[in-house]
Amino acid sequence: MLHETHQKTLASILNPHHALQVTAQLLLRGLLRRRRRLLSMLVSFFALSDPPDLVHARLLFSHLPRPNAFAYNAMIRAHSRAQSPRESVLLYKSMVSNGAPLIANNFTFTFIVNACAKLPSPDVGFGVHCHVVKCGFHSDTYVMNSLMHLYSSFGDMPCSRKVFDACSQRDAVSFNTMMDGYAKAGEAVNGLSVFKQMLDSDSKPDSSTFASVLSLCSELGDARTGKMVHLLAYKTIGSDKFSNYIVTALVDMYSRCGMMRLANQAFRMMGDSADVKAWSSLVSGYARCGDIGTARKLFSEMPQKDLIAWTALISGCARSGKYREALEIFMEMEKEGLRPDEVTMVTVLSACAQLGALDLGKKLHGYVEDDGLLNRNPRIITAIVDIYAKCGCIQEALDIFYKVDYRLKTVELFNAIISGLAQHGLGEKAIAVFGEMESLGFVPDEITFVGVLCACSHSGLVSEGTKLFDSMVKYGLKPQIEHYGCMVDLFGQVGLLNEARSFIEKMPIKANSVIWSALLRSCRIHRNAEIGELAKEQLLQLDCNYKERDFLLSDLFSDVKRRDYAQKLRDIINYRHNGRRTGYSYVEWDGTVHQFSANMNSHPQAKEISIMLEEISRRLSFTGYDTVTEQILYNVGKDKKGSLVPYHSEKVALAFGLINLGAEEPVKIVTNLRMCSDCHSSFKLLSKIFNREITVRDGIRFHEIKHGLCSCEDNW
DNA sequence: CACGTCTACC
Repeated sequence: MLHETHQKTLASILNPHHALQVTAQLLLRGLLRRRRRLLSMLVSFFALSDPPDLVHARLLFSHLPRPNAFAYNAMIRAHSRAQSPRESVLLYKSMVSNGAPLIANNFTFTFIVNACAKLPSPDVGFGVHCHVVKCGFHSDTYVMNSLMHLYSSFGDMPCSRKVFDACSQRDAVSFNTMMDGYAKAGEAVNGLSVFKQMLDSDSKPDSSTFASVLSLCSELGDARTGKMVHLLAYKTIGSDKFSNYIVTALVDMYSRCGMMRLANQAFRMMGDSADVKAWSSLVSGYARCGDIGTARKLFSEMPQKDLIAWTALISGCARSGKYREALEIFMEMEKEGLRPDEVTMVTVLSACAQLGALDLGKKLHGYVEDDGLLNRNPRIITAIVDIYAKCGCIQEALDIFYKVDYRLKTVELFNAIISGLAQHGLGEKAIAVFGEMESLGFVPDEITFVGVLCACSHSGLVSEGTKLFDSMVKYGLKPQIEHYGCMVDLFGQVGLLNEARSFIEKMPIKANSVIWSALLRSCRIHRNAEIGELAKEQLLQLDCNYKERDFLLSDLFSDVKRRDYAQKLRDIINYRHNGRRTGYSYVEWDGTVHQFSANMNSHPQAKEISIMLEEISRRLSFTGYDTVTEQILYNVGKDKKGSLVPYHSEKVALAFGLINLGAEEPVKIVTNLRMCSDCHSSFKLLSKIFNREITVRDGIRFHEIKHGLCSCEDNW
């Protein structure tokens, strides 16, 4: 047995094997009571090992008759590290109740505050903060830094800031903690201002600082600042001394800014020491740029893949509009036996919503219910409501929406349901939900108004729409071009073309192509050549950039969700040169989303589809329907085999649905463009001919077609 | 007498 005098050296040379041996000796010889100091050190040793050895730490701790602060501190920290913060709190409580006067010291507070940050509610943390002040540790920088972290971890940045501002001594960690808190709260701009403040202070930025600032730049997509920070880091610490931590932040920043060459360069600095996180950043970056091939290749080269790596790949695909790839990869992931977490589920659900993949969405809904997330996670709730709404199940979406506890409701959730109602042409209901939102004290944002104004326009609710538009100012919102677009459409839909025109003239911002083409379309519907000519004139005179010109050509206009705009812009980049945007349609069948375009030769069932399309044409012509018009309207060339490709993607999708779906099943189609009036009228006839319900979600809204009639009442 | 704060990827 070692002597007391050797104990300090013991701590530094101790390895797990020794520690266990000493413990065994102490137990066997019944020497526990006489070796208080040795016991404390062993408690500390077990508590600090990685992972904490709680069994031995507890065993020895229980043999200490009056544990001192040191032993308590070790136990509190150990439980906090082992993700059992409640145990830490119990220990802290027994500590302060045993000690008279209190034996808690500044170390105790850093550990217990840290544990409080891991609790589900901030209440205990508030109490401990009071103790800190009472015990006079409010000028200990470490304790203050933990308190900042505590408030940040509950998303309470104002409180965190108060602690920061009240600090008498700040060090680099104080600044780093604030920046990190702002980053997590999505307040990157505030984070950057803390960085500026730091540069003016006595605290020198360290590795951690640069990593945090880089992730702020990454969040802002600010490659310019990012590059400057990179340079500053190089000057301050030297790139040969970059930690993996900082290099991964560089990879992430460049990846997110789409600068894959630089991201790759940074990544290679790590050599073999690149970990899952760095790999994931790079993979996600390539996928986000739409380079799925490289992303998948890198992914396959990853030494090990965790759930986050899979999610990075999936979400990268989804962000670049490759929804089908995203779902395919998700299914591969499940085959590997990995279970999605909340982030994966939100990502996959939104891809499902885009594609109308209801079956997969329902399966995920099942997971969500199993995990009890519908009573917990607002983002998941929103994603679930959104997918049902976007897949045509608006009643299901409403049922779920109304079951959500009001404390879990968010503006985003209201936006999802209001937009869904708008897409279904349920204008009055959308306005009613908007009213409920107001009376519950939620403040609508710009997206809410796009939704509710679209709802008015789809239902022809002119006076309600006008009132709502005028009320935007009341909420401190300045109408944006999308909102003006909704209004022009609202007037135009019901034939108030003069109102639409004078509305445009009175707009405080310059009308863009979206506005004029909305007017032009209304003029076409209501056969007003005079105003139509004017709109066309304006369109041609517009000094528009490519994006706007493409908007015009693709006959797109304001949709209900801003995030869909990103998708639209991407589509526009894929714009074909023949004057029409690539149209594609989706149908879910047998657990897979099938994609169709005008050229359906690539599909394995191309032959059957082709036969069915002919059958469709034949049956249509029996009714006297003029199928030739469509072919003329649709300016298509010849494909490689020299045969004409005369069908819009939604019709190809319909043929596929008729072949494969059971006779009673409705055919549900999602298509990216606005349905042309020809497809629309032929689908109405076909619903009668085949006695089939057909649902089409186009770029604008839902068309629920049955018995020869459509829910949009031919207004869209 | 010892023990400490911030720590990426979706």
